[in-house]
Amino acid sequence: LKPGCAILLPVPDYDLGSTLECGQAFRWRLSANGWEGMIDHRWVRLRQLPTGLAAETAVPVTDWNWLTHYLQTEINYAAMLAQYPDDAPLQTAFQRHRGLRLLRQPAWECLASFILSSTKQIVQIRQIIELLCRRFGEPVTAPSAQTWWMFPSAARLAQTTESELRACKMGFRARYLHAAARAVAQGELDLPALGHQSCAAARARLLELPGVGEKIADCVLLFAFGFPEAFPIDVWVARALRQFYFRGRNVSLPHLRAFAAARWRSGGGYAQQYLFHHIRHSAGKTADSLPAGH
DNA sequence: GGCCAGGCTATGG
DNA sequence: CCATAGCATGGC
Repeated sequence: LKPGCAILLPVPDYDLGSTLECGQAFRWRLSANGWEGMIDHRWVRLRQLPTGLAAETAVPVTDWNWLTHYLQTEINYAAMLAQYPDDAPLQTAFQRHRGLRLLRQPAWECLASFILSSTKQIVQIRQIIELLCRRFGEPVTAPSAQTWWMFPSAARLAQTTESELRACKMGFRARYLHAAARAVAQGELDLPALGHQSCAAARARLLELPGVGEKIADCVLLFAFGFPEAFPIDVWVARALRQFYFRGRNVSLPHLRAFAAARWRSGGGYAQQYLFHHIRHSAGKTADSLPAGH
């Protein structure tokens, strides 16, 4: 291990595997030596140890804030749990999946990834993103001499054609990704600025993008900007809400959104992620796309 | 082979 | 507000 390339973060209650595989981020891969992936321009390998999280980089690091920020290791986990005192379904999810965390991801990668996510299984989202990174991302060399690729910048994707993007098997989403890349590259959409606005204002701006509706906007608000009240509702979360809180009734999406906002308010983000993870792992799943080995 | 997937847009009640 | 077709692609 080269000097300056490793650190131990002594954080309890952190389930690294669940956190990296629960459908927030799409590029982490489990190897014999741990979870390997890219955080912005850096290659990283992470491992769960009894004493905390171990991280290894390819290039020496002096300031590790980028890593703790991404992993959100500084949050008060106990205080998060204490927000939902009488919520039986959530308490069950907390018990079964203790340590599941929300990440804080680079905004462009998050926006682009979730534009590509619509009506796709997680395994397919991963495949599309892998193709996209290999074709348009900057190469990075890992310690094993293996090549990784950075997530391609908006500027790079703005230079491509829609059909080049389609070649990455993203189908009708190519037009949406291309439009978002151009908006960011031309400065028409200032992603860093969105993080300093109110959640509602940032949401309204994201909703102006073609191919970005309420669900994808909420994913970016939660997973990139960290607005704690953001509550993305996909088919799984809708299923969980109807099953656990409406006796299986076919409640409409607008009604579910209003219900979640009123019930959980600023606890929505974590509630949503636990419900998503819980319903996907609960009995009855058959043909879904959970990662192998679970 | 049919159903479904971390949805959105357009159209018509 | 609600419901539905169409969209690309591929896992199961």
